[in-house]
Formats: sequence, structure tokens, C-alpha cells
Amino acid sequence: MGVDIGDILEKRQVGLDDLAHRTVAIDGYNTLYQFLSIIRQRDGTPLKDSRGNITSHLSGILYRMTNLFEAGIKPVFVFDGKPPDFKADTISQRNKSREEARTKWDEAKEKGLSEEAYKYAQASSKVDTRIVEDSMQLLDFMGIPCVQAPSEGEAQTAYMVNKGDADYSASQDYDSLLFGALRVVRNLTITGKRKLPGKNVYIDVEPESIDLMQNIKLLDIDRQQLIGIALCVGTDYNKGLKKVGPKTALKLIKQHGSIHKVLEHRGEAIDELDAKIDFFLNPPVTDAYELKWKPPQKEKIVDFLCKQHDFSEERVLKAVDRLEKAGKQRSQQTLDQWF
DNA sequence: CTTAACGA
DNA sequence: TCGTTAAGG
Repeated sequence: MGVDIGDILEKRQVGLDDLAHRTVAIDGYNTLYQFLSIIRQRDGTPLKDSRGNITSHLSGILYRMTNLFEAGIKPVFVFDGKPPDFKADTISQRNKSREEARTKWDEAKEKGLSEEAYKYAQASSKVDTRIVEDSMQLLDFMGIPCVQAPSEGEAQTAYMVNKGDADYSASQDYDSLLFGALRVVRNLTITGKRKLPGKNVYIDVEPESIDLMQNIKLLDIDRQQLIGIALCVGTDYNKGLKKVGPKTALKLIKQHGSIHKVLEHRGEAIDELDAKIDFFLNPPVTDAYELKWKPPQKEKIVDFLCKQHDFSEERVLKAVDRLEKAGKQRSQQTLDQWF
């Protein structure tokens, strides 16, 4: 998922101090997917309430947003709207892989292959309507603003950064750079623990920022060429050229000058190429949002999480207290938010 | 993922 | 106090 151009990008490690007082526009889909796939029991089952509803994402939101808030960061969630038509293949491929993973999960469980089972359990994660809706509900109760993007969330976060409404686009994917986001932050977590793919090993990960203009300059290319590199490697809208990773793609684009020339030279084609390039350059975005952080509604959070979804009241109250304290501290210092 | 509990 | 491990819902 997402475009694999990380290897050619210059990243800067950042501490949470660097992000204090900064607004980060979070790619909602990306974050929820991460929560759903990672917050699980050892057998692969996600957290669920007594009625069988998945709650992993609610746990992730509650604790991570509390931590970010405590660090003085102003988070905004941005949710996807209608995807472009040329994303249809990717979407149906994802649905297919997810269905397959679901079957393989059951098979592995029966055979007692726990590591296999866990892997397929993760791959069967789905950000469905209910997941999005109750995430928005919880965020609203926590006083964190949400933005509904007309199309791709990462395009909207890019727009908000470049307009000056946000300081960073936050996602694990690099796609918002293709939409022109000037600053991107990855690994936006407090306790940076990430599971190495395949192995059962966890490594520490620090938040890192990526500066678009610095990278454009360093690579000695322009934005169109960066998009060209992405299209060579493969994006959510196209498959990518065979055996071409980011380094080869960079070489090809620099050698031939443009994605059009690269394709011409190789005798290959990408469907609706110009429409896709234009989509990265001029995606649908909206100004219809208001960024306002409000005090958490303690009773509503407790009712929602504890009464309706079986969270421990002790844990939830502790998190809400931290949230309240962080907000009060902030409004005393800066006087800008929370009213 | 994040917190809480536990043992060195 | 810190690193490891289990539990959370």
C-alpha cells in the first residue's frame, strides 16, 4: 500500500519537542488501518467488546491522541472521500487479498500455525464504515477536529499543510508528497515500537520528518519528475514497471527526463497517464473545515467507551484526566486553543 | 499500539 | 529504575 519511494528520500529524525505547538493533519485511513492491524491479541484476534464489535482503533485513538496532546501537538484527523475512478483496480485487489487472508487465517488457526495465523489476521484488517464512524465519534468527544476530504485524504492533508493550516501531513505512506505536501511526518508515536515484517522482532522507531523541497533539490529533479518516479515504481493508481524500484526509477527519470519519455523508450504504457499526473498535481480538496480543539467531554467518552464498548473505566478516566490537564496547560501558556 | 504489571 | 512481557476489549 502506498508508494515505495522511501529509499531515495532524505529523512530527519525529530523529537516530540520539535512538534510541540505544531498542527499535524493525520491521514485517518492510514492510522486506523495501522491500529486495526497492530492492536491485537497474540492469537491475532483484534480487541472486541462483548457484542463482538472491533475496538482496536478506539484504543489506539484514545491513547495515542492523549499522548500527542500531552506533547503539545495539535492533531487533526482527515478522512477519505470518494476515490478517483482509476483507483478501482487497487481497491478490488485489496478486497480480494483481504478475503484470501481471512480464509488463510482460519486455515492457519486450525493447523495451529500461530505465526502464520497472526500474519493473515493482520492482513484481513478492514477499515469499514462503522470503524470510521465510531472513530469520528470518539474524536469528537475528545475535542479533536475531523476533516472530510472530497477525495483522497492525503491530498487534503497536503493542501492543508501548503495553505498554512497545518504544519505536517502525518502518514506512514509517502503519497502526500506526491500531492505536494511540503512537510510530512512519519512514525508519529510516543513509544516507538514497530514489528519487523516477517520476524517476531520489535525495533524502536523515532518520528521522522521529510521536507519535500529539500528532497527535490537533493535529487535534482522537479515535482513532476518525482511523480514520474512514483509512477515507475507503482502507486495506488498504477502497477509500476517490472523490476523497477525507487533507485532505478530515479535513474530512468533523470536519464530520459520524464515519465512519458521513459515509457516511450521502453515501449510501455500507463493507462490514463496524463489524468493521473494531473490528479497528483490538482487533486480535489476542500476549504470546508474548521480547526478547533475543544475540551474533552468526559461523560460522553466514558459512556461511549466504557458503557457501550466495555473499556475499563479506570483506564479511560486516567487518559481523559491527562487530556484535560494537557489542554488546560496549553490554554494557559498560549491562550490560542481550547475555548 | 499503549499501558500495566513484574522481576532483576 | 529499567527492561521485559502480558493484557487491553
